This record gives sequence, structure tokens and C-alpha cells, in this order.
Amino acid sequence: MARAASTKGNTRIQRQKTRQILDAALEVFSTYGFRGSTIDQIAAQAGLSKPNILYYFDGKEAIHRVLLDRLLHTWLEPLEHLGESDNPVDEICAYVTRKLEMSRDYPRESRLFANEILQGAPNIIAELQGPLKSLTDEKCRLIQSWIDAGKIAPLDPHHLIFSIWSTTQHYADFDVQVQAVLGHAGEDRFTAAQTHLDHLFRGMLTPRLDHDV
Amino acid sequence: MARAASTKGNTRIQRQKTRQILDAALEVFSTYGFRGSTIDQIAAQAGLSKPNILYYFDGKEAIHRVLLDRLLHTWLEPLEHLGESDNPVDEICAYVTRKLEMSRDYPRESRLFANEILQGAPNIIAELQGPLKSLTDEKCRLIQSWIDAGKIAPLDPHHLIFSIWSTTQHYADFDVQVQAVLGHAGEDRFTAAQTHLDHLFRGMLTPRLDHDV
DNA sequence: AAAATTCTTGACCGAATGGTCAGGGTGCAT
DNA sequence: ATGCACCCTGACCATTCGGTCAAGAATTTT
Repeated sequence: MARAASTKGNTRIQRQKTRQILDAALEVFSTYGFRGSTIDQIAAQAGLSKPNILYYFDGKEAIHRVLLDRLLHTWLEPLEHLGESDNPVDEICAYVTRKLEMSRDYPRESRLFANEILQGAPNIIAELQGPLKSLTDEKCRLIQSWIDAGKIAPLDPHHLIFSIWSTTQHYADFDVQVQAVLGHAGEDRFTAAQTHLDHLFRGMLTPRLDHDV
Repeated sequence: MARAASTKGNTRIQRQKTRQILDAALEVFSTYGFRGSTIDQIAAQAGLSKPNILYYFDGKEAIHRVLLDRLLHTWLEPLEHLGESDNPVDEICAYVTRKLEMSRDYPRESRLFANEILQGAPNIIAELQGPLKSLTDEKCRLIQSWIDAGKIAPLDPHHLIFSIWSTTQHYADFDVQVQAVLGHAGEDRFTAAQTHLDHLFRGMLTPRLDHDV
């Protein structure tokens, strides 16, 4: 009985072809979004025939679902690592650096996520309201405790996290624009970005004495 | 002779229908991207028949092009207003506020832009490398002069602008995620965001005495 | 090496999509 | 009210798209 369905990587060939297809699909979906992508595009990208793609996956949507599932796991991980520390400013900056590295190393995943959110997150809205919200709320309580202890400047934890997400992912999602504006001088743009973001968040997080209230 | 082509708003009806179509198209394109949108969707959204849409525009691509043209003009405007000031910190923060207001008031335009960039900016790459780069470079020189005068903290002007763009547009492009994470408590999320971003950039821009080099 | 299983594809199908066109309807100036 | 330019649409067309299937090729098992 065929119908390999989702990720049943039993045989050698199954494992290889499944990975091959998912990699091609990530490339295509992250660029054109779900509705803008075609199975033929994925097949061409993977160097396989269309029916062959559909031999391993139960359809376009099934491929997309697998990619999104993997994505969410990868995406939440860095935030999970945000934990207690003697130096909260360094701890948060390390998170910023980690997120920026992910934008550099996994830009396609970042764009896939961006595409899904842009389109109203039809397939991951539940995960956003569930696991993502829970994890975020938890980390926000941690950040709030740092604020209460006077270890970092007082600011809204949720919006701080939004700022971290947006500034770091920008270098993956808007890479074309970044390159266009920086011109060819932007060779080491990730190094420059890292320095900049470290300054930005360090400057904002470090508590000030000239602050009343 | 028919073939109204692009924006030939001569008669009353032409003006009204053209606007109606562009509004509907903005709604659809900003959600599904160019390739993921169909003329039928735009027609349904506009309350018109498909052939009627094609009576006013020479095709799906023509509509998209008009929207992008208008967008770029709107998009560059706030940055153009960044100018000399006795208080550069306030000047930049005013720009941040202006950009955030645009995310609130024109989220569809923001998402249309994001979609285009995500897909590699096939239709506006020239504008990015031309007008956008020129304007950005010019404003970066202005910012650099403020830095040299010691009026704001030393940091990379280009990446500062990227941070402003990303943090503000995040509230339009990733609105679904923001809402999911904040829950129903996010009623006045734009007010909260405004306060937060003002803190963020003020904290970063204000020169510090405890800074060597 | 033969049998059983897994893998691959050309040909095909129904639905959706971008776009056309002839003909009829509508608004407007005279 | 009538002529004319402008406006609108049902029907239609070619192509693309997601997906199926039978039959053959490759691989593994016995």
C-alpha cells in the first residue's frame, strides 16, 4: 500500500526524497506564499516530477503543514532559552544575537513565517494564541521581575519582545530592501547589524539614574 | 474608443469605479500577494463583475503596478520630512511616531509593500536602488552630522533607520501575531506601542556621559 | 533469479484563472 | 427624444493548476 502521507521516512529513498521535497517547498513557499506557489514550481525546484511529489505528500497543503509545524518548533526555541541571569541586560542581548543569527542562517524559514502571518496566519493562528502566547507571557513575567528589581529600565515587556522580533527578522524578511539601500557596501551587514542592535537594546535596557517615577 | 487603461479618471463614473477597484485590489493584494490574488477576488471585493474590472484596467498586473506606484510615493514622504532641528532626538522620535501612525492608518499599504519585498521586490527593485537609496543616504548624512556634533549617541545611521522601519511596520505587517500574543488586552496597543517606541529610541539616541571613545 | 515491494512518470481530468468579445444597457448633450 | 459615447455583462476561450491513475522501472526481499 502506497500513500506515504506526511513524514513517514521509513526507507532510505523516502527519507532522501522527503527532505528534498521539503527543502524545495520551503524555497518556493517562502518566496511566493502558499497560494502563490504551485506544485510544478516545487517539483522543478526539487528536480522531480509532479506526480512524484504527490507520491510522497498528500497534496500541496500537506507539504505546507509539515513546513509550518517544523517552523514553529524552531521559532520558539531561542525564546525558551531566555532564563534567569545575574546580568539581565546581557541575557536579553544574547537573545537578540541568537535571533539575528537565525535571520542570517534561516532566512527562508523567517520569510515563510512572515508570509503566513501576513496572510492572516490561517494555519497557525491556534499555535500563536496557545503555545506562543503562553511562552511569551511567561518570559514577560521574567522580564517584569527584572524591572521590579531595578536591573533593567522600566518598559513594556511585550513590546520589548516585539521590538526584538521585528528588528532581527527584518534582516531576513526585508533583505532585498536592506541590500538595495546599503548597496554593495553591505557585505558584512550582519556584523554591522549585530553591533547596532546590541547598542540599541543595551542603551534602552540599561537603567538610568536620571529617571524619576 | 474604450480601453480606459491605467488611471484615466475623466468621467465621474471612471473616477468612482477606478477608486473602487483600486481599494478592493489593495485589500486582496495586501493579503494574498500578487500571485496569490485573483481578478475574481478583486471583483467580488469591489462588487463588480470581472469583465468590468478589465474594462478599467488592462489586466491584473496593471492594477498592481498602479498600487505600487502610489505606495512608493506615500511611503517615502515621512522620511522626506526629517530635517534640521534644534533637538534631533525629538525630530527622530517624531519620525518614529509618524511611521507608527502610518502602520495604524494604512496597514494594507504596509502589507502590500511587505509582500512585494518578501517576493524579491520584482516590480520596485529599481525604485529601491534609486529614489529610496538616495533619500536614505541623504538622511543618513544628516543623522551623521548630528552624531558628529554630539547631539545624539553614535550609531550606524542606516541601521538606525532599519530599526525604525521594522519596529513600526511590525504593528501593521504582524498585526495578527501581535493581537494573538497580547490577547484582548491589546485594545490600545497602538498607544502602548507609541510609548514603548518613544522610550526605545529616546533611550538609544540620547548621548551618554559614561561613554568613552 | 524470481517474486514482492517500492518508486516513477506520461497521459489525463475537472476546476480555476487571466483574459476576450459581441451585443445590449446607461447616461448625457443637444 | 434621440443620437452617441460610455458602460456593463454573459458566454466563451486558452492556459494553468491541483490531483489521479495505470503501467512500467527500480529496488529490496526471498
